[in-house]
Amino acid sequence: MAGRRTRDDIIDAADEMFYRRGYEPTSFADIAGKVNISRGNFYHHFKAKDEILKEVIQKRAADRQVMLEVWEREEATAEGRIARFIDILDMNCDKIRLHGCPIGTLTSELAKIEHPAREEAVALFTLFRNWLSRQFAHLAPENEADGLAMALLARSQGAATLYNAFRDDDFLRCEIAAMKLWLADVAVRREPQ
Amino acid sequence: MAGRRTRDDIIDAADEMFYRRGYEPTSFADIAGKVNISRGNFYHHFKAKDEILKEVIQKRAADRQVMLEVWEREEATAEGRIARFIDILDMNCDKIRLHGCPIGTLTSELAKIEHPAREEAVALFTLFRNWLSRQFAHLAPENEADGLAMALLARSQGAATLYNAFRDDDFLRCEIAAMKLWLADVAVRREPQ
DNA sequence: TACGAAATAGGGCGATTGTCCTAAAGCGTC
DNA sequence: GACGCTTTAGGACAATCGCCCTATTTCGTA
Repeated sequence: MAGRRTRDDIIDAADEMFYRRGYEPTSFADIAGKVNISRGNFYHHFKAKDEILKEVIQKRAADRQVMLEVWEREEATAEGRIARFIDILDMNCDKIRLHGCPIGTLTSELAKIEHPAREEAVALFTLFRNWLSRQFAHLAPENEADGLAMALLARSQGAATLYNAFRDDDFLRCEIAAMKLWLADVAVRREPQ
Repeated sequence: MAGRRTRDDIIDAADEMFYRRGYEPTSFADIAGKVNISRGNFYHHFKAKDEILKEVIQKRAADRQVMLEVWEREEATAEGRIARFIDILDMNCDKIRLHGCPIGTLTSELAKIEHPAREEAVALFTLFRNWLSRQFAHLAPENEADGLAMALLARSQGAATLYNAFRDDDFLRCEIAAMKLWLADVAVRREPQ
């Protein structure tokens, strides 16, 4: 079952290259070169390029799922958990600076080329949306939670896009601080109840 | 000088297709088919694909410049002018829904493929950034104007990205309303002085 | 040790990519 | 009407694309 490891190697390499260069500009030859296998061997593991994309998206979803679970284990408060989400921008700033948000850029690329896997990429957003929504339900009225989740998701997307464009560290730090302030404000407003 | 019109036709077609499908996925054949000229004729007007991209970016800059000047002519107050910027999301919602923000998506695509024209695409952002900054200087202390401009730019980018992903009209309307409220708040805070 | 399935290498498929070249057509000026 | 520049069409270029096929090697299991 050495083939299973090769398969995972392909997915890992594709994951990174789809992120760095984009789905369409990444060729089989690129991935094969990185994994050090022949191009022909590809089609023993995947029927088509689309299939690799689906696997990559699934892997990204699994990775994020694990991350969210870790946050829930490590952070006692909803505010702390949401803060961990905001901190992604800081933790991954080197990559975001060069290649943007892995989820946002993939989603918009797939939208442009009208790729059927677009919806599965959007599901990556939904993963965070629902998780954030559950967290905000602890800080605000339940009917406002999803709106707050979307607002924060949008704000982090905007910060990532502009950071990728201008590559200004001060801007990113400023946005992260503003998001944390906003989060604290949301949390405080709940307390009077 | 009929060739000048053909050249402009090429730029117009490329502009639209680079927006809808992206720069790399758009081929010369695609553009030629749309303009109804032969592929060979391309190289009489442009030396390479990169050159078309540069012209497209320049045209976008010129278009935006005109738009900003119209806003300055038509809107008496800084708040009104900034509101016009926010309204882009509403005016172009059909296109944003399908293809995202023309500036944001181009910038991140060029970043990924490490295209030398990336900086010129970022200049499109800078155009809005400086213009917004000048407007905010009327509503807030001068040293805060650029920060406010970047904050609004980021927020509109985030709204465009998530609207393109989820295609939820309610979300977009909600974000636009929130931005207008925020803008009014910024304007009001100035008044006590 | 022998067998059969899994895994791999490598070449080749037609189509398409950006680019270039050449010949012909269009057209303003004498 | 003849000239010369601009514009155009269309084919050909090598390279690359995703994809497929087949021969060979690897390797777990009987």
